[in-house]
Amino acid sequence: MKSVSVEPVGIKDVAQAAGVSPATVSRAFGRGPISPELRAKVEAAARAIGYRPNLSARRLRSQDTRTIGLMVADIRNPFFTAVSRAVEDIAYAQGMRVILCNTDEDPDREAFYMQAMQEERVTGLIFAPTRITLEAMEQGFALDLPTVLVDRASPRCGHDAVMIDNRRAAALLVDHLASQGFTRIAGLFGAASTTGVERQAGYAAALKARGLPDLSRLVSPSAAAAEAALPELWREARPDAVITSNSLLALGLLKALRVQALRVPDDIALATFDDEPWTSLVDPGLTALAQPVDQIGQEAMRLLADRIRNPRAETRIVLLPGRLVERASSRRTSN
Amino acid sequence: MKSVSVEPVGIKDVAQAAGVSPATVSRAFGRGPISPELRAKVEAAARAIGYRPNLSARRLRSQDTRTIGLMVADIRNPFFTAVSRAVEDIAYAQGMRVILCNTDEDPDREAFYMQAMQEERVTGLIFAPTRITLEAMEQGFALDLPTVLVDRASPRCGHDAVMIDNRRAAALLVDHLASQGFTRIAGLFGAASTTGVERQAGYAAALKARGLPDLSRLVSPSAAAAEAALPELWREARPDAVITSNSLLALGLLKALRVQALRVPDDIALATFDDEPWTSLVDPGLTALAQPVDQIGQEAMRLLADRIRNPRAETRIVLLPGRLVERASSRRTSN
DNA sequence: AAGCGATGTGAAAACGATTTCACATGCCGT
DNA sequence: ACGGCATGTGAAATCGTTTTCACATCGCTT
Repeated sequence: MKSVSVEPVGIKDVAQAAGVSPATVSRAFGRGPISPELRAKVEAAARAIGYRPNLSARRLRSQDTRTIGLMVADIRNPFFTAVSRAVEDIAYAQGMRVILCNTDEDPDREAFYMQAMQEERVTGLIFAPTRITLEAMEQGFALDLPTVLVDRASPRCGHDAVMIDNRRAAALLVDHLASQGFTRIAGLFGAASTTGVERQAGYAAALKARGLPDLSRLVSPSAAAAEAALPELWREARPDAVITSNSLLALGLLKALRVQALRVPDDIALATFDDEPWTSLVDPGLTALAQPVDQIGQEAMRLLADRIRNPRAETRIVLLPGRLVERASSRRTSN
Repeated sequence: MKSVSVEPVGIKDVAQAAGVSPATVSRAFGRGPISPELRAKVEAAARAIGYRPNLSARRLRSQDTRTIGLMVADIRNPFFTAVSRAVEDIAYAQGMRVILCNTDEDPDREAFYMQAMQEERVTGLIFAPTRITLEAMEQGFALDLPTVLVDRASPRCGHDAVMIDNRRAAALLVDHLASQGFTRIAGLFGAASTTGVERQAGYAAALKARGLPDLSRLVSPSAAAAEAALPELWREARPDAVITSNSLLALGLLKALRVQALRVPDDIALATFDDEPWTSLVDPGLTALAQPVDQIGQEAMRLLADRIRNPRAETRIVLLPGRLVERASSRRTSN
């Protein structure tokens, strides 16, 4: 049904078949001044002999890889999954390729992948750095390629960034819970990223403004860590509500609550960052702070394009709003 | 903190700095016969002037991209997310890069990406094709690069493949439900992939063996489709149990059940393919057929490596076992 | 002591495209 | 009718490596 051309067919073969020079073939495919007739002839010849441009060669010569690196903690985290998908859609639509890296919140792996991205000569990088690496950036460590940070950043890190306003979002959750009448609002925040720390800060500030106690813990950002942290939290802090800084922590927390036979929201109310499909399906539905994941990916690509176009423009940090989705897990019950 | 070398430093610069020939530098980095002393000298020089190999050049010359293409329907489907992660882990461990493509179950996009993968000259391809494309493969359409199919395949498609034994797995779910006493077991299967069709076939066979009616529907593989399909299914078929062929369908179905105020498992029992973190958190817990996602990714990489090593070996299809995770959603209640 | 294979090295070709440069052509205004 | 300018084309250089090839050196065997 389809004959396979084993011998490599290059631009020269097309040139010969079309009766033009290799340069003309190149121009027919790329952007070069070329007459419509020749372009048609070249395209016909290329189709006839089954020519496919060799991207390695193109990239080497043009010094433009049209590839962007995407470094996230773990693609299995639904937040990053969604952002990645948005980024890829735009990238492919622009004829760009995406190389995905999972850092597992490990600075060593980050360093390794940053190296790899340099060797790839990626056109740009979209990166969700760990706290460690972000701090290094604040100290002056700069990536020498167009970079946009997502989900995590700080004003003096020297790079563009997109994320939600974490402090505000955390305050939103606290205010919501407080307005429901909860007074002992605990928090489980991820320790590996500034995101967790920022959210904790926003949480703390909002509590303080209301004269409520800070009952937060920084934990490793995994379901297992949240699950393990609950018993101690419950015993020591006796919260009537808990905020988790991402959906993995919410997952672990729910499991632990089940084990302890604590009822939501009667014994303990819940609210979490990240709205996943399943948050509306658990009983009670989970109150969540939804992040505009698609928009984050899109905005990151836009910032990156700007940065590539103008490498020495002033850096920008785009703060997108989170949206509070109220569900039963944070509803005050009469008791 | 870190000085940025703007001028490109190449192998020649290293050669000069180390007092050797470019060829020697190349050998020091790649695998070539080289004396330990020179290698050390080269490495020192490279580090000193901050040399980073240019992968485009390397790939062009060596005709080996050390890159594999990964084409799946949608990375946001947790099954593919998990498989992708497993694939990438192995790939990077072997010094390979992965290019990810989302086909959205669209044959046109598949064709487009296959083109792109050819232009990348990928070393190999891991691919979850739509039913349409798989049928084309059965008709003789063959990819002329080492390819391993995942999740979807057929014996005569001409490629290696890894997946669970879908017929057996479906039968497992049916048998489980039947043994609980359910007799009107409906099914919602994805229409875009052979996986859905295969599972439907296994389901139908298992039902037939027990003399039970086939109450299945093929639907578009999305939560929305499942949600939309339920009312008609309930009205027409009056099932006492439903099987869904993936977690997205389960999600949609659960939502629809909630809307209709149907109780699980009292009014209708549930069992689904794919075990996600949240399946144990909904109430009642969802009985699921867990796929060995990590193992699937690993096995795919192994098959691919073999295929690359030996392009004309006989094709193999690896069937991995699924594991039934029983939870309350399929428990027979007294009524 | 001559011959031989194994080993390490450098010079130069090659990978497949893009880009520079030179040049031919046609069109315009004067 | 001529100079100038825009436009389209081809020859050749180039991108940064790896790989071939030739060759020098060394240690062995005979």
